[in-house]
Amino acid sequence: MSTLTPPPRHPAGLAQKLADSGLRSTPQRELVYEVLLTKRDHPTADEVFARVKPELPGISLATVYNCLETLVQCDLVRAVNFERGPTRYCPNLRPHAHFHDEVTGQTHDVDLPETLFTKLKSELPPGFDANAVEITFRGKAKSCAN
Amino acid sequence: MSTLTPPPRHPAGLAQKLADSGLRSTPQRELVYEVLLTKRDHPTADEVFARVKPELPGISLATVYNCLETLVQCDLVRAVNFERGPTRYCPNLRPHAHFHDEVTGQTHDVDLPETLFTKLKSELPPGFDANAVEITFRGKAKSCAN
DNA sequence: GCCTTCTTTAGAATTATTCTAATTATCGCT
DNA sequence: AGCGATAATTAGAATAATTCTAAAGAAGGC
Repeated sequence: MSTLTPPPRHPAGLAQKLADSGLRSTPQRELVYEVLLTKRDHPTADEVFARVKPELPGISLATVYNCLETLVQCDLVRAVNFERGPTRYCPNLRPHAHFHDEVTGQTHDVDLPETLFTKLKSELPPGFDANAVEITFRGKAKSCAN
Repeated sequence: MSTLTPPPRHPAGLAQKLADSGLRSTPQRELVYEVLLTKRDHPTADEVFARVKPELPGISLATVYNCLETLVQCDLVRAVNFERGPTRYCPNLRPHAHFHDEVTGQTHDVDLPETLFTKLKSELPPGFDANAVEITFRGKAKSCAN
């Protein structure tokens, strides 16, 4: 029987993006990324750790931190910080804002037109050159389709 | 000689705003607030502590945290969080955004037209009701007037 | 197959913040 | 002025989030 390469359950882009930065694709990195893609609720490092552990019981929290940091470096994931509290991770790379529900504590992605981000940057006084804009809303979401 | 009330060096609003919330005006609260108003570089609690200590050597870090939290509760100060790292404090109450200079690490206030904030909120999908928007730019500021 | 480099790991260390219990200050009342 | 109730501050311990360190484990190139 010939050796079979198991089909990759993880997005094709990952290995490539990592390689672009001279980094290797590892089971840990793949799984952490997969977990982020699967449940997009902006988990903390601890939460990612909990979700990853059943699949890869030997993994350590430090590794989860390492992997997350690596994914951020490779532009596969964004780190977001709301008020005090742990950093959260978001695999949505399209330009979008975050809506932080003050009641449930949940964070929702809100797609906004690219033009809005451009417009915002254009409002900056001369001398300021922004390469990123972050927008965070805070309030109540009475989800119609709940 | 009659007892003289020393002229308050701190903004008149403070005592009033505190009273509105059933809180007292204390030397610690006044000084912490004054320090924030004097150097508006978005200091951390530790930095505020360092600035306050020469004036009030007995003050404790816990008190600085308490005072800052109190000021935030009274809507005299805003707490801002950029990426990981300690919370920073900002006494600018006008609607504004923050520009985080990636080179120097400094944070600048950027006044934006109120209309922009309104417009942003109106872009939210139905069901989302925001009572606050935070905008953070990230990039390089080649300050013309430096 | 060996050497180098990259990665992961466990645990210690660091940093930021909050909590706790005791002390001190202030306010209103008499 | 004196007293009791409440509010605020304090020092230090406790917690939470993250980073660091040093050692062990994997992978790739020759």
